[in-house]
Amino acid sequence: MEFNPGIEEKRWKPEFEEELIEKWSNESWWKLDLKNKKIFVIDTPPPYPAPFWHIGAAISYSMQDMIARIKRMQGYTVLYPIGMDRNGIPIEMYVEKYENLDMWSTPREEFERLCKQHLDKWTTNTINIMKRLGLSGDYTEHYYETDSPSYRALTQKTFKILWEKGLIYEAERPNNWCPHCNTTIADAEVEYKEKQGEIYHIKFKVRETGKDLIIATTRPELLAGCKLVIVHPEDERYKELHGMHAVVPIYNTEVEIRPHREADPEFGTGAVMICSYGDSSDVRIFREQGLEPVKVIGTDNKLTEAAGKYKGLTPEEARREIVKDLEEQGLIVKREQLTQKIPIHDKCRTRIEIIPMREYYLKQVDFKDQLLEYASQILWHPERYRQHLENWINSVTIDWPISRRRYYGTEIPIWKCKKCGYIHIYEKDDYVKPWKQELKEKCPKCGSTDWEPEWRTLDTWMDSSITILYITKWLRDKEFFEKCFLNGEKLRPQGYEIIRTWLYYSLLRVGQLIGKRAFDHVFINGMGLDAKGRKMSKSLGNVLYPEELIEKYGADSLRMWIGLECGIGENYNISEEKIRGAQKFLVKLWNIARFISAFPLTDKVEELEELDKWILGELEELRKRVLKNYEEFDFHKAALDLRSFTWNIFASHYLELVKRRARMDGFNEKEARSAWYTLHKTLKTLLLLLAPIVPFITDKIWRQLYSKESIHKEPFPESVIETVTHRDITEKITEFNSRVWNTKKEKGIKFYEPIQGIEIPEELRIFEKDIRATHRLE
RNA sequence: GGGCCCGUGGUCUAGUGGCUAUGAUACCGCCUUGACGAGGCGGGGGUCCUGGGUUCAAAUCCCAGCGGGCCCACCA
Repeated sequence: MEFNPGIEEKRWKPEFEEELIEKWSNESWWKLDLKNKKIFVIDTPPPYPAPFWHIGAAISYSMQDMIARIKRMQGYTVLYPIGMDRNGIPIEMYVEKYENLDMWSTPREEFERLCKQHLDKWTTNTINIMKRLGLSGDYTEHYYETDSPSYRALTQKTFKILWEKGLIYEAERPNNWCPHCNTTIADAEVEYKEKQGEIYHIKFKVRETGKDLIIATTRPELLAGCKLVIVHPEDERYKELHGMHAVVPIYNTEVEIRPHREADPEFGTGAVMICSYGDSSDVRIFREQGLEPVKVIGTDNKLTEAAGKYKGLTPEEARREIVKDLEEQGLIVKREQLTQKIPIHDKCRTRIEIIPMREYYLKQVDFKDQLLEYASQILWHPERYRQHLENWINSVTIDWPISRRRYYGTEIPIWKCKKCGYIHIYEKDDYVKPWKQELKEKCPKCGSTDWEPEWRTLDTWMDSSITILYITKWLRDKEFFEKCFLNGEKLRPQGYEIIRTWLYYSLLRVGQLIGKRAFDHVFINGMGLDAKGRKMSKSLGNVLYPEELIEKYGADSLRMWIGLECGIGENYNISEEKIRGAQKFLVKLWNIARFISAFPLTDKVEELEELDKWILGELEELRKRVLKNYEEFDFHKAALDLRSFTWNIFASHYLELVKRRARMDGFNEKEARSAWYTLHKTLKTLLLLLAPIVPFITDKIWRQLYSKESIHKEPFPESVIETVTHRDITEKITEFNSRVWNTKKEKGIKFYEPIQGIEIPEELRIFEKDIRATHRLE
């Protein structure tokens, strides 16, 4: 029989992928089909558009796509919207830098226009990479942007609903203040950074005894805000001072000395000054002890009147000055270096200050028990990340400040009566910018028409925490919402670094708004590191770009590598060498298909040869294992298993043993037909099993050999053989083949030449004819 | 300070009590070029982080430590 393959191209080419993307865009298998009752919803993280899309993100999104494809094969229709998160500080910072301007001195409308313009540019770039990766999401009908009027309208609507439920309130409280961004931020946006600092031991006088009391502090510029000194209750050195008073140097105010557990006798001098506000423990002690705070640092990042002669200096300048003055008066007894952890803003890395501010708050402390219950009901992939969420929920102690003093975000939809303070909330359903719109009606309380429009925006997590409600059209399409949210199976895929923000806030907000758990599944992906396990950064020069890797190796090589290398929930090291290695599997798969394509497509066979029963049995076991792993979204295990079967068992052993029979080289047609059937059955099944991971090559082969239509319309394969036999024999077969090849090699006999004197082991006798023909045993 | 995860040849990885520790990748040698820009055969390369314990038997279970990563927390 001549070798006359149905697949002519000798090699898989990444260019085929681009043809398929074109084809897919004109097909509908990836679209949501509301006639299907089984709906699976993927609440894809909308990426923040940026000049370069991080390779780690590209990898995470590929994993999400694998889930979408698995679910479609299992008979679901999938709501898989592609969205873009476009609100917030990063774009504002970029525009300030790129356009070389200051946000505060730019007209707001002009500034918004610039933000949009830059966002649009990057949005296109990110979407192109997503398409090139083969993400089977919806880029048209269900595409969304969080800064669109319809999205922002929904965010505003939720503000109104929660306000009316009494869950949002306005209050003046100590808040995290970012002096660089000029705004309040939430605890979830605070990170800590190690910094070398200095601690000063300062002499206070005890009023009652006239003796010195030495206090250690890293922030002497806050002396003006000092309202209390605490010592540990059991600290013998200070026991007689309880209830006495300390005189604060420079300001000469007197503050009480109280025993308190939080003073650590081992640290510094054991006596601590409590100021408004050095850190969050100060805040807590002020509240607990009922102290009246003094605003020492203002929102302009300068010391206030309360600081006396240091007014107008920044905290750093003031610290230098105060230290100088104290030294001149001989009040500093010691200075030491120490490493401290200082709180910084996660977006701009600036040190935050704690300043009392009037802001809007969303209640969250009361919801902790409910959220813990949600956390326990969710199916986690992998399970261990449940703990991360629980830890965060348990650490929440104060409500969420949601107002931000920024421009590019969703406006808080209110006007305040200048006369009586009455708050008017925008009552319509569309998107409103109060700072651009005059309110004409009379205040229902005092009759005034003099309104102060709210200029502030909402924390961007207020927008992004309701993506699941937006994509399921809550309040916009009742039937759609019922089908997708209420009856659908909902998945949240995301990275572990945003569990305390995106996941936490989503569960909180959806719970408050509709009293339901936002998700059924949470899938956590790890982070992409470089080949040596280091974070990628421009300064290290180890950044990889997804578009370059795709260009070189194709999306399927990258995706196969993801399958082979990335354990569920684990961080992974990205190495180009390994991606090249993954490409070899695609070459192998292509060649297997090309080889099989030379034999007639045979759908039925009356009787299977024993060897064929063996490989189909192995295939059936593989199919079951892959199904189980796919159900847990573990394509890593599935990919390893599939490669190992395809390459090491099917290609290396079965294909070799069946070649002559398939070519009718010493076999009759009935025997050959059994081989043809088995070859095609196995290839088809392997293509189907691999399709979620490598959607391009599998579809290309499928369309060439088996159908005019896409492989991605096919359901997950049914069992391939009724009864599995010969399972225990695989190892014996591979060992025997290796032994023969080895012996021939030692004796200098070519593989296709005959050899004498090799006995077929008893348990392999059932395959005798195939074995003899393959190895030409005589 | 608390919690979680991880530690297997250069690199990545399988293996959760039982043959001489799996496979990939990279490297070296030989052979082959009739599905294979590849394939076959072979090779070097491992204190399975360390130490102790349980057991007839430990990479695997237990304890302690070391190293790496992450999260939380008030060290002024």
